[in-house]
Amino acid sequence: MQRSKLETFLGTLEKATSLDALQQLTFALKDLYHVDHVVYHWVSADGEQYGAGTYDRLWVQRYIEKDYVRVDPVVVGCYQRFHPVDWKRLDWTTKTAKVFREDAIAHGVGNQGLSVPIRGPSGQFALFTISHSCKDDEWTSFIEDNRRDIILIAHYFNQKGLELEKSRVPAPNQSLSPREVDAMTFLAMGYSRAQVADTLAISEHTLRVYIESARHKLGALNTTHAVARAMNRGLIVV
Amino acid sequence: MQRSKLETFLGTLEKATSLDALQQLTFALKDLYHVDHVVYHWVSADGEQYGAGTYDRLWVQRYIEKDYVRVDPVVVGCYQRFHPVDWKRLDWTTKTAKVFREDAIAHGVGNQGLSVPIRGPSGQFALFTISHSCKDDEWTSFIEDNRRDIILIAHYFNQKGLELEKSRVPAPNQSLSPREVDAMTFLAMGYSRAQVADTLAISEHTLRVYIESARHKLGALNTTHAVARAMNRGLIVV
DNA sequence: TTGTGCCTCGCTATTTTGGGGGAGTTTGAT
DNA sequence: ATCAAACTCCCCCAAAATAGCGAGGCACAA
Repeated sequence: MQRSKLETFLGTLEKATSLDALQQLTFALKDLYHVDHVVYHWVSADGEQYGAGTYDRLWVQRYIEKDYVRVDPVVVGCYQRFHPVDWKRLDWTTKTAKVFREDAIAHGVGNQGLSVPIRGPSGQFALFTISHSCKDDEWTSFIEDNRRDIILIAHYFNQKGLELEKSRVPAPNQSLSPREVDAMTFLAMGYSRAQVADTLAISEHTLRVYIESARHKLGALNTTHAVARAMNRGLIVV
Repeated sequence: MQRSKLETFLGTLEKATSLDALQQLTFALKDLYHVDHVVYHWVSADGEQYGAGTYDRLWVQRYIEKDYVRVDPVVVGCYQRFHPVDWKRLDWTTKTAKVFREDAIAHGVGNQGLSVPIRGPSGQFALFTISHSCKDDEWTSFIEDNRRDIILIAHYFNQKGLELEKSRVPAPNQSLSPREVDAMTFLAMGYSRAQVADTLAISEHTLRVYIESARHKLGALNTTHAVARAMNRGLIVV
């Protein structure tokens, strides 16, 4: 029964082809699991933020205006954790957090919540949240029953989100030669040019050629930039 | 039926308290799903690697000795993706990949596999892999049936792994101050010190203080290293 | 055969970083 | 109220990285 509810939803999700569709699906999910809110919110590699969810428009706008993303204990907490986080376990004691919480509840965000942090390559970060307004024990038993469903949904939601995002930004995936990869890798490990040249047993002059050609391929302004881009594109592993 | 198999396993996993126990559980899993191998392998924030799995000891040793982690298309591919990857979809055409594959199969690694990449805060990266030796269509139907189970198991396995790792290395999760984050971010974007100082509207001398303190906090040898670490640990998003 | 890309080595001059000092204000938390 | 941490500014000088020129050999593909 639970299983088929999940299956049905994942089947629908599979067919989504736009961000609007994702938005619709958060509403479907909210009804399916009888909770107040379902929100999916992510930060792409270039730092842009996207969101899909059932929160009130006014709240979303207020959240952005007040730059609550830097205050919200849910976001701050999830950035530092791996596993899904029950809002109860977060630190709501600071002054800013208290103010935020009051404001959030006033705008219809539930007092209970579970947020699943998800990370992708190149620093993508996503948060899938279910929130509700109810007593503690009621919420605990809901979570116990649905935790696994929620994890899976978060996972597939994010997969779909990344897929849709990727289609709008086609990546020009220029690759590096083996020596260039070596060079970038050691530089990312903090070696100086002299040390890298020594490690690779080549002259420093040769090394410089690699660094410069890597810089050109990556369209980077300097070594640090090149290393950052190589890491972002998954070309080197440090 | 499927569901209860999964439930039972997750219950057992929950009780694991050591890396040895995780190792045992990979064998249990392999029998439970009737596959050749189950491997969990992760890289902690400081770059150390751990593993638990059913692979032959000789193969693991060889893998480390030959630094196959930089060649293995599974690892390279998963670093760049978010979703679980069927080995068939990876790029096995390069010369080094072909050599690696032959060596792997000779050591009993299956010809089929599914790997789930998982990322944690502070740059942890884990890979949960199921491999098997069989025909393509047989594998495809196995994956279709068990994909969701595998994702959940990967998730819980990783949660347990991080938990066990944390107990051995109390994370010095040094965070950066807002200005330090700003500095690192612009440096990662290729700006020179002068440009960053200009952008942040502070003197270059002040900027240097931030860069140096960020370097110290991150235990980095130079600016490039500091930026690489900040990116790896998810402290900056570029 | 004639590219094209990769690997290797060289020079000089200029710009950018790094390491060592010190000193004051503002802000937030206990 | 007090204390720590963050933010801001200044000096000097050595070390390292960058930019602009070169060159030749090797392998693989059109």
